[in-house]
Amino acid sequence: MLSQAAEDYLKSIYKLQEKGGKVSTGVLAEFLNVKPASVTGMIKKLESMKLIKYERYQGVTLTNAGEAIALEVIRHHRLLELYLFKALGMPWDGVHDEAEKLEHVISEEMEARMDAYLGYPTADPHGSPIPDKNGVVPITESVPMTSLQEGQSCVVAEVNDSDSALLRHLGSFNLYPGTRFRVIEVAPFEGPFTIDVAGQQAVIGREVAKHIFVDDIHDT
Amino acid sequence: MLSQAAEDYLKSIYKLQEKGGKVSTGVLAEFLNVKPASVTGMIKKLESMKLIKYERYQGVTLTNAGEAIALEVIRHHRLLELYLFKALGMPWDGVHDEAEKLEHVISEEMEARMDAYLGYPTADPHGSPIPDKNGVVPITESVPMTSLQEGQSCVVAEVNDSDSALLRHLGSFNLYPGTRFRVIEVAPFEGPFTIDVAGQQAVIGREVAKHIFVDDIHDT
DNA sequence: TGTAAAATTTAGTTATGCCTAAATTTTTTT
DNA sequence: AAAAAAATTTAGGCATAACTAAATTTTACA
Repeated sequence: MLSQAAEDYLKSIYKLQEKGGKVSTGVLAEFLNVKPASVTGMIKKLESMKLIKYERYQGVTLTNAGEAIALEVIRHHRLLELYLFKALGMPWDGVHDEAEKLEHVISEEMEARMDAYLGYPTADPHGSPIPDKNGVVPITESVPMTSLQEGQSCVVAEVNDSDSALLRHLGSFNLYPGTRFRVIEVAPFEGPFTIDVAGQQAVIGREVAKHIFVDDIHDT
Repeated sequence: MLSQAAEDYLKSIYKLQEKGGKVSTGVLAEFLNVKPASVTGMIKKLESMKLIKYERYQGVTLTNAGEAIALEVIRHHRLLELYLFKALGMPWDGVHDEAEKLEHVISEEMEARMDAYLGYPTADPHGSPIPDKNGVVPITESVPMTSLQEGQSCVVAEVNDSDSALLRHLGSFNLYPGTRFRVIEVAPFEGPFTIDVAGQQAVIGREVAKHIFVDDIHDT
């Protein structure tokens, strides 16, 4: 069995790879909150297990075997988030931390039972896609809220799940996946967005908007 | 935070203490499937944390602080067993292994939510008492099945949860906690018990009977 | 009561996964 | 193209938690 640390490395490499091919030691270290020297050590171990491809100074990429494990861990995480949310009524800003610990521990049987209980879901409470049991990731086509123009209407597709304070903030505006809102005003010089959510106005700063992804965009 | 290994030691000491005061290094090593030398090492660590009392060559006992932690871990384990059984429909012979891993990982919030979902239960699927959130253990008054006489009727109170093959065996006779049965015959010379469970006869060997605890005994 | 057997502890080793500091390699800047 | 900056690797350490082998202590029995 793979260690928890190793699983976290694979999961992180997968996520960082999505945004830009090869993943450097430094970026990975920053993401995992460890020192670059620690990353080099783990990289060598994962390479010897043929879970990643590695060239010194050139960064790493997952092999098929490594990606399969990364997707399995991500599947566990997102299924758990949704399960904790729906079955135990945990708040959406609390499920990430709990899932982070449980994801390394649950059996395939438990995974399968949660999956069935939830009706084979395709997204977690933050809108992130849940890979199916064969590692197939549902396609999503959302764009960052920052690309919206005044007058456009859209639906929240996905929000970053790891910052619970941000999630509570969004919750206070009812900005959950599935919620439709309309952009009333985009302040100039990289200013905030003023939006209308079900008749209520809300002001969303750029930094927050970066973490909100939307789809089903219409001009009004 | 206490390591998983340390929690397992405290839990094991608690269980072994129930049957006979001080717990020796050898007994603990056997119970945990590690070597006695390893136990000595952990004992010193736990003693330095004031979780156990220890005299060289004389065995250990839990301090109040150590017992509190042991009961917390046991509470997690038994709540999880019942939750997995009831909410996810896992078989009663499978919940022990899953709970063994999850017990070290769940938050107090998750514990409280499972507790509420289950209606503040007092026993797990194998009949073992669940300590409440203050560490108070419900009193149970069961006796080993081996003490039964021919003609006596009783109710299954508790069965050993750690051997899944044994649990499947008992399940095949419908011998779950709460099930009433009657002793038809006790074969001489430490022989097996023949019992009647809801009109069906079953033969239960001594070794199995040792792991079954019963109460509400009546002569018929 | 002395000695053999059993139990326990000490000492030293291994593996994991992190760390810091120093050395090396690559990239960027001038 | 050389020097400075940044990234990466090497080397050496630390803590945890297991192990084996040898030494010590306790217990049991003859």
